[in-house]
Amino acid sequence: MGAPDLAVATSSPGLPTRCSICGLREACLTCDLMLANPARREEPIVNDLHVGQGSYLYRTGDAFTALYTVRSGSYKTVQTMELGRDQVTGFYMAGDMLGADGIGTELHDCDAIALEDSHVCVIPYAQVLKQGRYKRDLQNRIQKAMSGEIVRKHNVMLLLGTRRTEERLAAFLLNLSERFAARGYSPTEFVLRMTRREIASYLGMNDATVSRHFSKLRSEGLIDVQNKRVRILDIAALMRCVNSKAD
Amino acid sequence: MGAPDLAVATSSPGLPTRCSICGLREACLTCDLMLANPARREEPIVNDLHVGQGSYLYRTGDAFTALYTVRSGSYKTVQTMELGRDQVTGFYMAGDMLGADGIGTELHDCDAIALEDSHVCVIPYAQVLKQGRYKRDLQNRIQKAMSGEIVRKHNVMLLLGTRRTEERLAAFLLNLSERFAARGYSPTEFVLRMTRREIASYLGMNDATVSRHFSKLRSEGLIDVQNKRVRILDIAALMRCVNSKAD
DNA sequence: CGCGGGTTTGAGTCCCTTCAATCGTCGTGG
DNA sequence: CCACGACGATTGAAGGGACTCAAACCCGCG
Repeated sequence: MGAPDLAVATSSPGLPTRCSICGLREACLTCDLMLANPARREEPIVNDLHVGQGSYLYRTGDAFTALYTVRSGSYKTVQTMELGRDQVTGFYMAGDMLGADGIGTELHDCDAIALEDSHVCVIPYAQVLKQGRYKRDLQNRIQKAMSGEIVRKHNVMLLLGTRRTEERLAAFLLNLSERFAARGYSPTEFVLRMTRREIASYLGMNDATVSRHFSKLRSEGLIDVQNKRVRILDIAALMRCVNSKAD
Repeated sequence: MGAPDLAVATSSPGLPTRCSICGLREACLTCDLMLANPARREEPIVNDLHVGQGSYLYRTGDAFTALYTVRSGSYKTVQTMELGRDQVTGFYMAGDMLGADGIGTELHDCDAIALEDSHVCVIPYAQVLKQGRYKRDLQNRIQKAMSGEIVRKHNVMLLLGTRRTEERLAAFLLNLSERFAARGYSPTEFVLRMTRREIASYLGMNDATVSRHFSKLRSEGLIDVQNKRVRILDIAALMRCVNSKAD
């Protein structure tokens, strides 16, 4: 039933077990470390931790001990508030780093939950802090990843602060498209791993509003969407849609 | 006319010129570096760069060369969009680090503008990357600062995504209150360095709405506000206000 | 086949924006 | 000292976008 050639950013059947043959090498922090130091087997780096769908990689308040890179599957991070009003603060897919929120306080300040069965590399932070020639590049890589996360948060804030709901959804789809493309998947046809409610939470709107705008974009011929399956029909129009208000 | 004892987080008349007598020592990255290594005069660290009100510390697209810590005064960062819809993405005061947005791409992705006459320390990033025993703690400090920034962005996203305008404004005031308190100023009485429009942009609303809610909070007796001067009369009620909807 | 969760869609309401006018404040110059 | 202008802040009226509540629908699954 599922088209086998469709980009879904899900686990590939045979997972690479060594970094040297890992497709994420360019984006993966762990691989940097392993490759730069192939002999150091004593380093307790776990490069294939399995996390089942719906399971927590870490929870708010957990002691921070490690950074993670997504090898396969995808995650959401959820900020929990006292009174039950949560919000999805990020979606993460293969190659993305997770866990940096905990470095500052040494406590995680959000939940990281697998949207599907997934695998991660675990990078114990104590190892990162140890000095060594080969770690210099790793430090740099981590800082770049954190900087990138700050920039991405800026952009989400921009989205939440200045755009109306339809524009946010369009921007969200374009962002997903880019990220799929960067990972070698089709930028125009993909499967959403998150629910409408999770999208709504991330974009600061009601899930009914998400549905409405999906329908609207479809009726306008910009996208084709049925349930989690999305096909972008008119990227240019979608990009125009993001800026619709400021013409 | 202006109460001289009012906390304004502005430049003190006599600026400390050495880190050893700098009041920000606890929070300041530069001071860590200098103190850990007082003899290294060849390190090109500028610890008293003056930036006039309205001047740019850096602009979007500038090459990233250094991190900055605010010694006195305050800053805003502004994300610029293609079509003129900007947004304030952060306010920074004494002790805060600026510039981490540029580490990833080696280009700054926002403007940093002084809200008042200010002084910053400049930490050339090339120096940071050089290895050395005494740099280890600095690296750690920078990563903690970046992690803290990610957490703060999370919270702003939470604000923008889940709270109505009045709650956002209340949360904003409480956040300022905390930050002033952390710097030794009064948590209940302070002067805003930013305009209504800048607050509105940061909180993702209209400046008219900011004014309206300031008036509303005043009429309810939670705060006293005239122009930039704010006095918090009922912190507990203000905190309740943040969660007003989820009871 | 019935169940449950997620999705879509409708109707009504309200919060917030938009547009605009007024007011207050501050700096400048007559 | 006050008039003046510029800019920010406040406030009003009107309109609309998004939420709320709720019902119907769809789909996967036991």
